[in-house]
Amino acid sequence: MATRYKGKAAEVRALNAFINLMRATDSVRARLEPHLTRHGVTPTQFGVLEALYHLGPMNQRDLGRKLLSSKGNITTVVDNLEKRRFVKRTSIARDRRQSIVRLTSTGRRMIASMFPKQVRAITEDFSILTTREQEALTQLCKKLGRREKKPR
Amino acid sequence: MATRYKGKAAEVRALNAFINLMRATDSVRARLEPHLTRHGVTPTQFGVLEALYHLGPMNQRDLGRKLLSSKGNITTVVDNLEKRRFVKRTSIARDRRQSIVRLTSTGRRMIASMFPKQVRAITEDFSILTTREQEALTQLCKKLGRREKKPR
DNA sequence: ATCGAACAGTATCATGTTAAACTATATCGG
DNA sequence: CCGATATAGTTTAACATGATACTGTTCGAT
Repeated sequence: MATRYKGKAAEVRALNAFINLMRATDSVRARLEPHLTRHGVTPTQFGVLEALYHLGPMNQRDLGRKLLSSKGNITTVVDNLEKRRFVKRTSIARDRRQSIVRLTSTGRRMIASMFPKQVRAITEDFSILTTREQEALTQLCKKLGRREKKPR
Repeated sequence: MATRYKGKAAEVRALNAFINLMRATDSVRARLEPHLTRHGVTPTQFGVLEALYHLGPMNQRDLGRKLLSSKGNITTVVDNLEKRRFVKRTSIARDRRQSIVRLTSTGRRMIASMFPKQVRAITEDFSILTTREQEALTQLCKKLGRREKKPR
């Protein structure tokens, strides 16, 4: 039963890693979310603002890739950000299918003030791990996060 | 500027760990979800079925704790599972506030057939990591996933 | 024994999420 | 040039999710 046992042990090991990975992520997210919602911004909205802030204006397809989110969802999130005047959609002549999403000055002020706070909150949260541990976690996650399939 | 640099390095390190943790989790979830949705069951519904299957009937409060989900959300998910006849709510005389959620025979058949497949899929997905790496990831995540606050 | 606090669950609202069908536009092969 | 195909974005339906306010029910302290 060496094979059988080996199979089982491998399953237990993988299952443990899986469960703890999911729980740790949910836990970190739950702890960090209040920092964002206190400013009235959801995590996904923060993601969009942050991408536009650091990478510049881009179309929704690129936003979707960046945030690993479906295009339908990006439409929704950009809609909500536009309602709040944090971003605006603009068009380009050379391709009328696309809309380029840009930060408004209000949106820029918001993300510029939030981003450093978020970084501090993350740093604080991860300080429960040593430098080595953080680096090890990064490497393991990189290996596990090999990239996706297509549609998005 | 030793202090300043140290601060920045710590932030970069934590941020890297954070981003890769989030991406790895999203990535794993995206790869595993098709195994469930192919059976017409969402990940949360699977979580409820799995809890009832391995731990027996329980009330919604305990389901919420088990799945780290709000009680309002548990109502919704149990509603949807009840519509599909996978679970049913029953009441107990000694406390009329509670409803005990139980698997129906249909629900039991469903989870009994799905669970082993899901375990195999997880094992397969995590096989990109060595045994050691899986164990290391488990430990790091345990440390990071220190438990929550109250409401739920 | 009663009243007020705690508790289980529900309803509602806003947001996020995917999938699939759809619209409009662009591109490519012949 | 033109028709097939691909692409960017929107819409819709179904589900998830947390917060908040609400309804009943139970329990505990006086």
